[in-house]
Amino acid sequence: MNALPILEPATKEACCPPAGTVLGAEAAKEKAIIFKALSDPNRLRLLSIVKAEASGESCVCDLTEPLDLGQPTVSHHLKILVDAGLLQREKRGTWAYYSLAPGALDKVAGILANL
Amino acid sequence: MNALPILEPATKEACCPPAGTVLGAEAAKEKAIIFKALSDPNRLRLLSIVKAEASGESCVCDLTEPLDLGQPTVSHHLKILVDAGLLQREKRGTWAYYSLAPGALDKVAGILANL
DNA sequence: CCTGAATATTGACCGCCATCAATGTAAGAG
DNA sequence: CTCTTACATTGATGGCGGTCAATATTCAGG
Repeated sequence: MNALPILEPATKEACCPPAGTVLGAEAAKEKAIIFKALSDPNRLRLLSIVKAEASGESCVCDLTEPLDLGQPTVSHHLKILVDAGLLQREKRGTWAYYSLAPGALDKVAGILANL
Repeated sequence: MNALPILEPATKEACCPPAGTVLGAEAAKEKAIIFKALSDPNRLRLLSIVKAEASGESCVCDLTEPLDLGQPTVSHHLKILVDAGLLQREKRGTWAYYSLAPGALDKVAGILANL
């Protein structure tokens, strides 16, 4: 039940990679998981809502209504976003609070730039 | 047979959107199409190969071998990337040359930043 | 026109995914 | 301990998506 960490070297290259290399098969597979997490309209909206929240975090009950989806479906999408490293989950009492994983969106932008 | 243009207003907002809004349903659907195009390992490798090419463009025959995929499958992936606005296609003689669509990757980075 | 080469399209198969109903789990209230 | 609330998990279902074989199209050469 662990959330497969997408093992990430954080900043493997200081800035820009050699720029002459081509994406390998398994590297492509890892990065595709992140984009697959972003490839669903409802998950994009989930990220947008969480980001727009002033407190920086939202509970599941606040996310169910605006998407017009069932609670199990929302939990499913949130799990996918957490597994992809895009969201963080913190449980306080009965509630589960989700927030943007720090630097996650920048990391995705870096993937695009380096491709 | 037209390639559904993903109708794109280019630069609808000069720079940054209001930043207080939340992603709407149909806006999320449009943007999800782009990420869906990026959500396949082989398509990520296609983009990487095209980008790494010194001439800036590649023909299908050069893309089939490194991916270890059949020619129809590669053409199918290329069509998805073109429809998403990520690649450009130019046919010269019997060959079809694919190149990165100008500013496409920057646009995706912008989507992430504005979310 | 005919042939061959490069690419696109079609049809079919199969696995993955989004969704929901039902159930399970965990924590606070009484 | 019991009940309720908030969330996660399971199982089932319908549809989308990646892949290939076969075929169509388009173009250059003879």
